Amino acid sequence: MLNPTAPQIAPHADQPPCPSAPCSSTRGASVNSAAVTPIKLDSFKVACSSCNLRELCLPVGLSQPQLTHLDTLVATRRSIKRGDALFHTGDPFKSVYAVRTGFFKTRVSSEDGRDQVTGFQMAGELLGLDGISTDRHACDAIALEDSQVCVIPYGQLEELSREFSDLQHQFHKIMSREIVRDHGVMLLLGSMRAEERLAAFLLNLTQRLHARGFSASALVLRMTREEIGSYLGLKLETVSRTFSKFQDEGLLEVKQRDIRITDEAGLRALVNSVRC
Amino acid sequence: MLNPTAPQIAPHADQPPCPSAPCSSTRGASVNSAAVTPIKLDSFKVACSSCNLRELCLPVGLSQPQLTHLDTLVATRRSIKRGDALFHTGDPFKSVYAVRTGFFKTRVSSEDGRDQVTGFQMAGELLGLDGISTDRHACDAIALEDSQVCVIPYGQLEELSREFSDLQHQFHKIMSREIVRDHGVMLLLGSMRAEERLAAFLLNLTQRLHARGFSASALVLRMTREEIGSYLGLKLETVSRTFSKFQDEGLLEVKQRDIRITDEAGLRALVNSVRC
DNA sequence: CGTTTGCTTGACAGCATTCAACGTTGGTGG
DNA sequence: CCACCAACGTTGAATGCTGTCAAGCAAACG
Repeated sequence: MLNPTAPQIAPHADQPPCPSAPCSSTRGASVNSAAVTPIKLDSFKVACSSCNLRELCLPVGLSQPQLTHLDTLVATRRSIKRGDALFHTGDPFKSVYAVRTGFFKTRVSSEDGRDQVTGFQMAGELLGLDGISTDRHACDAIALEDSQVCVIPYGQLEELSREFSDLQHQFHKIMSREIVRDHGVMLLLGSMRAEERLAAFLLNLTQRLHARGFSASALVLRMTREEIGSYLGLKLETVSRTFSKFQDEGLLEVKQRDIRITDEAGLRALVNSVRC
Repeated sequence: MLNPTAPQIAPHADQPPCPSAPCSSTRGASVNSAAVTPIKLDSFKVACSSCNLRELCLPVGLSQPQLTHLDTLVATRRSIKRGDALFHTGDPFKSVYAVRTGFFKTRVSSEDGRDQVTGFQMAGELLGLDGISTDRHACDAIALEDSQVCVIPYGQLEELSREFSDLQHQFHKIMSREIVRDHGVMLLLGSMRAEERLAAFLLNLTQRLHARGFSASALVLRMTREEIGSYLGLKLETVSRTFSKFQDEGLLEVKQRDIRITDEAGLRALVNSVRC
């Protein structure tokens, strides 16, 4: 349970294909995602049934005929440039979105201007579920790199899931998983110290990247120290210091946003260590 | 003691009838809830359609015929003694539960024994949504006073909500609201100081109690300082000290678990104050 | 090549935790 | 009925983790 944010998106894909890790990057270029979708997207027809993310995304477990119906639902994609918002707090809620390529953060703001990053979303993960509650979005979703999402009109999704119980159940599972994930983050924010938080964060990230075919030991952070800090309830200086400390202790090699985990067991031990 | 006639909450009822606050209590006795259900429950047939919580609970907005169908679904109640668990982490997930009377906490635990209270649930609120994700419950739900819940078999709920889109939508809204709530807690845990956290907590509690027909200014806490602390990411001593500080500043009158808010505007100002 | 943005590091301060002692409440049993 | 106990709550003093402020560096961008 200590892995606070561990949505097991592909429940039974423990050993997905695992290409070598991304090595270097220009900020803004979609490196992590590049391995998942190395070909130009627009050359594909929009279709869940032929999407290579279908085992990580909404369609998990659906049969071929069901997938065909889903294809009628997910008819459009939308591209979002790095730094742009997919939606803002207060925007009318009409659709949920599945990340196709790229990387997002979601954040909530308080009236006095503080904000809190509530999550980072990568390929196959859903965005916008917060909007169902009041018919308006309750957070901002910002692209951390040039990204593309599949637009899933919510009314049609409800309609289709009244027809197909598998889809209905899958959608409920995804919402429930989000709740469980959030509770894990609350545990992290409420009871862990800086080192534990960062270690848990890195392990969670690598686990999700691994499930998408990337190396479990090397990653390129798509977010700034400040964004990591906001997510983890720390200041950016503390994040930076903790990275340096991990490096000194031989747990990581840190070079700006390029991270290599050199002692995963050590990181894991940190997360599970009892306080004091 | 308290006005027995239907305290109800409609989503947009800003000024519900507001009986005076509960005054004194024996720990474990259901004082807050007593006003909502002053009559012996067991004398009622289990039926959403005649439940005075229907405007706060799953049935919100359903028509009379739909309510009748819901009655066939919610057929049983279950009583939980103070301190007992409604379910534990790992228990097979079969039902969600609506709090009928009483008060619960939910908590998650990490492998090393730390736990985090993830929420407090009062009459009309749903428990168990975390279980959908893996078919097993992902937290413990503990009664903080002798309580009663309505058992809602999940399979049947899915079935019925394929039939009635209003029910489907209402259920989705409830799950979405839980996600939004969790994000609010993350904001609290990630960026607020002790005073702000406690003030926000108290305002949230009184708001929910007020929606159930109780005073907006007086309340009896059903949980210990330690449980409050766990929820807010603070140690119990810090919670206690902050209560004392609020009292010194004239914001509250604190007498163990009896709280009277004497300066709500002051509390509200605290929550909205910019840090520094 | 200069400017902007992001990252690192140091010194210091402050808020919450830790440790400890004591007070209060409610339940139990003599 | 009262003494005693256990659980809960309050308060003080000291420690320490993280935040704050500041300076300098590195990388990206136009």
